Amino acid sequence: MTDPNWLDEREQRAWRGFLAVNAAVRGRIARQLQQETGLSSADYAVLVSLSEAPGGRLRVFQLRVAADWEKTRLTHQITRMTARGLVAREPCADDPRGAFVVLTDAGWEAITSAAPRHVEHVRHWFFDALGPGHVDALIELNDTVTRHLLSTDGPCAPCDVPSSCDDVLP
Amino acid sequence: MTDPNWLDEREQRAWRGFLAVNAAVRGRIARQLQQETGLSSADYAVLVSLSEAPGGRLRVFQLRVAADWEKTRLTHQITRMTARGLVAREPCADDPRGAFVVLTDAGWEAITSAAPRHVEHVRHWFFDALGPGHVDALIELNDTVTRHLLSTDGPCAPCDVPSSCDDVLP
DNA sequence: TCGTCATGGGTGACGTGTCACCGACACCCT
DNA sequence: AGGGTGTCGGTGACACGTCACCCATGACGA
Repeated sequence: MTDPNWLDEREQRAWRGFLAVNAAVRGRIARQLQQETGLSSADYAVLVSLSEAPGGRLRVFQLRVAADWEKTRLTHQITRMTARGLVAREPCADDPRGAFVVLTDAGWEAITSAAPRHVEHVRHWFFDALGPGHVDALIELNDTVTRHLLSTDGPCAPCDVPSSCDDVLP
Repeated sequence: MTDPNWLDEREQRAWRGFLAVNAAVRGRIARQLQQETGLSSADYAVLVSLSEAPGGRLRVFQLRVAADWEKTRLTHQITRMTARGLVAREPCADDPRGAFVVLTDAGWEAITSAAPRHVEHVRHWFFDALGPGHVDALIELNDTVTRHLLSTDGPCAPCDVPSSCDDVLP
């Protein structure tokens, strides 16, 4: 890159806003969630993924793909959540080296009682500001970038599995 | 909230994508930046804010507002960056309890050599996917949400100063 | 049979972020 | 004087995330 072509005025605004707005919204919601329920955003993401899976159980690598997380991050997260009784590990019969993560009763209780509050916050901090056009535009933008990432992804994806990477939270 | 009004199909897609896309883009850029320059995204944000200030120096609280960070986070970040020689603390003559943060020579060197690579990454992972319409839509979306946050902000802003909160990175 | 490589999962150390709390100063009020 | 209250900044403990590395299982070819 000789003479790097810097972002122009509009690109700057778009990029900095992209970061700042996302951080601000996530931050506010995370703080309220933490205060009201004692759950971090990471906790919540794991609980949601599990609660949407049949039986509230998922192989570790499935959870990893669902959340698009790195391997170790998930391991540590599960360890901590296990210590708090929200989930439990179970051995896998089919694959001796595999493991399941299962929602405990406390885990179900936590997610079902947290979800309504969480939706409220998401509406309050985010959707209340948006018209239908905004939502459509956002979906279009997301899909565009996602396609680009999937097609570009060289050696850089966080979840090492280069397959169907979906998303995180409701 | 009796019978919480859950997000509908489109809202779900918009919200989950909002989180997932942002995390994915930030993650890829952060990893490359870290590998190539040894700087974290947080380091980079601080260096950028300082480099844009006259003399490369800013009061701590100004930096806090500029980055929209919590107080303690910034303190710790500055402590670490000071230990690595990227910035330095200086006492403030006007206000005995205040302090300046100043870019060192190593700090200037770090930011000027990192910035071109960073712009490349931002283009590669983000703007290369976008048309002009996307950029406009994103700016519109950002401004809308930002206005909403500023008007709504009850007791929840991260930087305790409820004034002009700007942004982070180029 | 042995090496090697890929996959599923984990550990420990260390850098990063947050929470609760503290110290210093200033201003105001009584 | 004495006591709030607000601002500017910091500390220490602890939770979270990442990096480098390890262990076990199984498939495959020499």
